[in-house]
Amino acid sequence: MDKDALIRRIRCFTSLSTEEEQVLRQLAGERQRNIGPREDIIREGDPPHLVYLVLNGWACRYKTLEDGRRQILAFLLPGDLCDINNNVLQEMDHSIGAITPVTVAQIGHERIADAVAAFPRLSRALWWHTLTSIAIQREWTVNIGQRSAFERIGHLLCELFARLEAVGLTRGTQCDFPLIQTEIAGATGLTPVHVNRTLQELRGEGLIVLGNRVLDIPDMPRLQAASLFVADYLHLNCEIRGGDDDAASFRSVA
Amino acid sequence: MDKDALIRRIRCFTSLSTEEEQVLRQLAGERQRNIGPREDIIREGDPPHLVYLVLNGWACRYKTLEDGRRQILAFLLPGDLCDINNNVLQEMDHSIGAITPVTVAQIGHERIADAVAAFPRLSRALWWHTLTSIAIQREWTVNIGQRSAFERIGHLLCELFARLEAVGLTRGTQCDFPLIQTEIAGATGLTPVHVNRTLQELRGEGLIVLGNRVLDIPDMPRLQAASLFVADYLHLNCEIRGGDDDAASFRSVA
DNA sequence: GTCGCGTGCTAACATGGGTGATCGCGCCCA
DNA sequence: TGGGCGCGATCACCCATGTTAGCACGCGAC
Repeated sequence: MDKDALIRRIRCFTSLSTEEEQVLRQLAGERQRNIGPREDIIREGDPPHLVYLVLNGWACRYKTLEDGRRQILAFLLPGDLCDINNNVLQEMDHSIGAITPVTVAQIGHERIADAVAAFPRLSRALWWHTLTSIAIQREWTVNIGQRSAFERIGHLLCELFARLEAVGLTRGTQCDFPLIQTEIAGATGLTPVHVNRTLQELRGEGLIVLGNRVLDIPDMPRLQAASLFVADYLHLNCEIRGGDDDAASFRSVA
Repeated sequence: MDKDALIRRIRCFTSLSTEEEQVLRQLAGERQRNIGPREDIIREGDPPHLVYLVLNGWACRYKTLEDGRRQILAFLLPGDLCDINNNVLQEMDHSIGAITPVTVAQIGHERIADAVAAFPRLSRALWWHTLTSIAIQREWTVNIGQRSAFERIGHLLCELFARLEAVGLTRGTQCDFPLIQTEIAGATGLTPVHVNRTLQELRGEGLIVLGNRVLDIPDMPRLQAASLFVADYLHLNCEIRGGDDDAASFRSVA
């Protein structure tokens, strides 16, 4: 149970006081739930009345068309929150499923509201969290719309590695990588067969070493260049702003 | 200057008191700015210190890769707001440009914060606005990732029509349609040539009549079926909930 | 053990969509 | 009045990616 993933994540945006960390740790300690691999956490059509915080494992958002085609919309890694304030909407328009065994904290909206009321700076932090996941969604649109299969998969790997790094889940040039080729295919809009071909290519160029559920990127700058990856959209490393520039903003919408 | 587009938009989610409408109208009256067609409103890298509300015309978010490939990420129609609370981030990771001549209201974040403070229910409404635009972004990912060119363009047309209808900008089965084929291509991840072919096909099947910057969809259910379009993700027609079910939620995060 | 099955991998073939180019029309402006 | 040019329409060609299918390995269930 990695209760500090959220804290590490938010530290990418701003520093936190001990009290603030305390509160976040409390949120992460809310009703925990374990989900088996390839099981659903919440399904399209369900009313969204809880916020999920991923503590352990990988999950994904996905959407299925009537005829069975399925698109993975996002990967949720430890430290990721699902849809703060999604209770405003009446039902989920997509599903969230576990990839590996996953542990989530199920947090009531009131709890988040209370935390924000007590520590207003957390509001900015949670907004940052929301805004970056929107930015990631946009980048995926670019990825699928414009990049070749080779760039597309390379880009996905760069992104996942960077995000894992942000929450301290990498070891040097390596990280755990539980995705199977079918899932990479679902995320990139390619077929599993073509993903396989393309992974061979990436291996052939020495850009990645992938096997046994472990990914190694020996030369990250080279892979980034080959994939047209620019990390700006992840909005990491924002430490600069303490977050108190305007007392108004934390009240603003939300 | 269609100052009421935002109001009509929000009415899809909840009813509004006269005072609330007043406030929204005031926001829409903030410093206006006119942008010529194909001009940029804000560019990647700029610090985002204003919220833009589209009053008139069509705009789009887009992102350009180093080598010039460009993806349109979203269309902004009258009544659309750009990134409430985006001031949390330090710089734009994409650009916003006008398609037609556009009029926007430039709203300071404090003004929005004040409005929300005075009328807390507006917070829920603005969250709804934000959440639906995220849902649209997700649907675009599905669109480009899974649908064929034919379905993809059909889907885009269904979406735009539904959104225009929500703000009262359709006439029967028709609406203004200022996009040129190159822009449709940029939004769908296709080439202009193939967009042209595919539009011919759609016309051939009698699904659309398009010309002279006017779109006519004579049989919407048929086009929706052909495009695997399901409007749920737009989260329109939510009138049901008055918005006062829990006093906590409007405080929550934001 | 061995059966089933999920997964990775490969090959042969099919095709949707990309490329590059040309043409015509309407509109703006010198 | 004529030239430029933005946009839509087509054509011929070709390649990236999809499709279908088959094999092999590893692992859990029995």
